[in-house]
Amino acid sequence: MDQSHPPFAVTVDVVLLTIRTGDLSVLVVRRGEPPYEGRWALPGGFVRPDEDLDAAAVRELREETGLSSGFHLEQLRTYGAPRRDPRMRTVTVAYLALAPDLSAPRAGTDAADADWRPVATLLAARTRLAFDHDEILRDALDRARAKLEYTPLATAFCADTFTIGELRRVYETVWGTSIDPRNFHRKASKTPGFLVPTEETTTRDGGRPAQLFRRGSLELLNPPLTRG
Amino acid sequence: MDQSHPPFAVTVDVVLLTIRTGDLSVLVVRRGEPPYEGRWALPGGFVRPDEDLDAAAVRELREETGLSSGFHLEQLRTYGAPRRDPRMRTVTVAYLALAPDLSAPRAGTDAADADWRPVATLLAARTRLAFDHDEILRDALDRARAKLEYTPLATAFCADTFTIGELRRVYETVWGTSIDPRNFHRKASKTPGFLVPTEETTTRDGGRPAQLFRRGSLELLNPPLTRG
DNA sequence: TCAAAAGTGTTAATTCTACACCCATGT
DNA sequence: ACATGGGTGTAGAATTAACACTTTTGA
Repeated sequence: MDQSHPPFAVTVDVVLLTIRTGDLSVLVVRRGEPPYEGRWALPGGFVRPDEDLDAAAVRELREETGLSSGFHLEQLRTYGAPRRDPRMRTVTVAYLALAPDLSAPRAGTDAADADWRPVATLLAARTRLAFDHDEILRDALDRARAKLEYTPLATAFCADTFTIGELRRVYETVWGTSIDPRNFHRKASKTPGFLVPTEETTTRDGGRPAQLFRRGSLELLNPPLTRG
Repeated sequence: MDQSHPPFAVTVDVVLLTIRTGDLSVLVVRRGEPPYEGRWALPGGFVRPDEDLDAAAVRELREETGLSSGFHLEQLRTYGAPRRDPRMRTVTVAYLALAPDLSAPRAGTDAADADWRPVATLLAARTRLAFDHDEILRDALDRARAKLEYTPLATAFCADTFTIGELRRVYETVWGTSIDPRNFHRKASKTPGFLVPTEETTTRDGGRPAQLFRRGSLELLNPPLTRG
């Protein structure tokens, strides 16, 4: 079984999704050096010699956004085609991250050349992302859509407290569908452990004041909130 | 973003699950050298310099079982804790494979020290697998269980043709539950695209002859066949 | 003839879907 | 007053879950 240990470079890349101005958007950075200089890419970088993979992903995220908490992060999958990086044999562990709209509180954004782009626009564009990042982005989108269905992950796109209407618009944005607000309200509010009610209400969405909720501690939605 | 490219070793490990004598079982190999010499481990090995990750997993599977087709294979996740391998910094890409009972047709099994062990026994045992393979096995079991629910993956445990009763016993074995045979029969046979009927029947399970089916080409089961 | 597993029928409970309708606010 | 989104009620359709019953084989 043993034979040799050819050296690989190992990187992490992060697909950070958020909802901005009604679009599901992803954070991309412009590459400042070859290969693919000047092209948009997913934020990422080399894993350090003593660093865990998850820790590397968290670090990259913090370096690009200033965020160190308040987001969801999970491993997506690993990409290692022999020539995916022209410089050397590189394997990248891709992560999927979901966060609320960070428009306002971006602090430590050292990368001036970082930007949010609507996912749909990027995937439809003829200009491709660097490396195999288009493929990674497509896989991330698939994963995010699938997980909304059977986990409470949609709340990761919402602020600390949110209304049921805001939560519904997350589903509508990510799936590109429309959902009956009344039935959705019933399902969401009656699923035990999904939403934790607060005492407060808000009128920020217009109309009648809506109750504010916090994320529950649920792991799985069974049955799913809405059938795809 | 760039800094240095510390060298990593990259391996693949395969969790090959099958159903043998009524137990969900996994293929393990006995390590012939340090570290963890003499301990059971998941089959796996180093990715070759010009080899794709998926190809490496297929190769390992073939080396251990002689199988080169007729199984399901998907990437599970990647494990890269800094000291998971005492020899060097090693990242392993774990794969989940599902196959029918291979008791009979094992051909090129070069590894004399390979064996099938019931998953439940392994996870309950105080003797641990090598490296972090216990964790990988647990994750694989979780994934397999979850995917049975919303994909037609259960058929991967069945032979080329199979009865609905055999398929039901797959679910019962993997989940450790019992399912009403009559309701299951209805759901399975009425889900379009799930099962392809053949002209043949069999009495190999005893009782009245049962119709034989082949896997359909369906990707997703919606709604799920059985709620967990 | 009996046991065993396949397969069909039926019914009550639950859940889904599509609405009608009222509520409480900002403008 | 009215537009806007929040929230509740309800009825028909569809699905689920539980179980009676018939069918076809091997022993």
